[in-house]
Amino acid sequence: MDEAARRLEEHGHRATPQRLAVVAALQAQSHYVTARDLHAALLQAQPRPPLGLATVYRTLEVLVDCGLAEPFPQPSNEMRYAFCSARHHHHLVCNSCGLVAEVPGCALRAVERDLERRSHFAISDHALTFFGACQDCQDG
Amino acid sequence: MDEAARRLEEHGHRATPQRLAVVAALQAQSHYVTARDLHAALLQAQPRPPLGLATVYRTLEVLVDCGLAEPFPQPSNEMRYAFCSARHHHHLVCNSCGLVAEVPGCALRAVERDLERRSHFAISDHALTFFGACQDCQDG
DNA sequence: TTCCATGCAAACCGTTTGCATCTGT
DNA sequence: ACAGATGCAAACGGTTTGCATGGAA
Repeated sequence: MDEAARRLEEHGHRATPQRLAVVAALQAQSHYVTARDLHAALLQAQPRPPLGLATVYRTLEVLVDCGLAEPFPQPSNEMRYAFCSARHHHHLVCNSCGLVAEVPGCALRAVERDLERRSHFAISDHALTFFGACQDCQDG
Repeated sequence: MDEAARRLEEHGHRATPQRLAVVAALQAQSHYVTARDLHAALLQAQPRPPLGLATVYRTLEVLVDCGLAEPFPQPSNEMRYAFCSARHHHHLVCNSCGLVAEVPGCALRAVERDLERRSHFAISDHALTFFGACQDCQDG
């Protein structure tokens, strides 16, 4: 958690209690969440002083800037966020319950290299997400 | 284009002139576009009778259902759409100008198989998009 | 003649912003 | 002290919806 404070300050942001609370709440989630979800969780854990929804939005923006959160634009026009470790990785998202798991590493560098030759794009990044049913949702 | 009509009716939707116009306009785009972009292009091509923006939104929903369009949720909370061929493919998106190119085929089946064993997910789908600079934008 | 589609405008809702106040450095 | 952060509420903007009209099967 000091790690988070360090990362914030490295990026020129203050490590306020509110921001650290948002980081902690985000990291505690096993599923990706909306700003509203996070706000509700924060209020339930600590009703006073009341943390504003706008602060959650502003903090999430800061966290994305620091690489502490990854935004997942949803087809339903809302944004969901997951806590994000530093290294490159992909995500496994359960279609049923929204559980998110990290997939460490990446096997796509060779694919990118080949694609660059064929398409004449200079590829700088990629987004890869796998969708399916997590173990619990398969049982149900 | 009859192909589009066939696909619409297969999915229980009527192939109205408005819908076919939206399909044609979408297919004519080299970049992914918003509903508003498409609406503007349609009005410019044929100002009367004026096609409503709501119709564009409703049609895009239908096209996604038919697999004729692929939605790209944007970080900025707007949705962009690209015409979509039938077979499985991925996309190359230019970060600079929004040009979209299809990448036919898929090299991820083996990756998925391996991931299923390790994660206990039942993977049903994946979304993979490469970002970079297209040839024109590299020159500029 | 019935049901689906369209057009228009109003409603919706997630997100952003203005502004006064507070706080960390 | 001062730049940055917060809280509240109002504004914003992309998308959806209600409803009357129009058109295809």
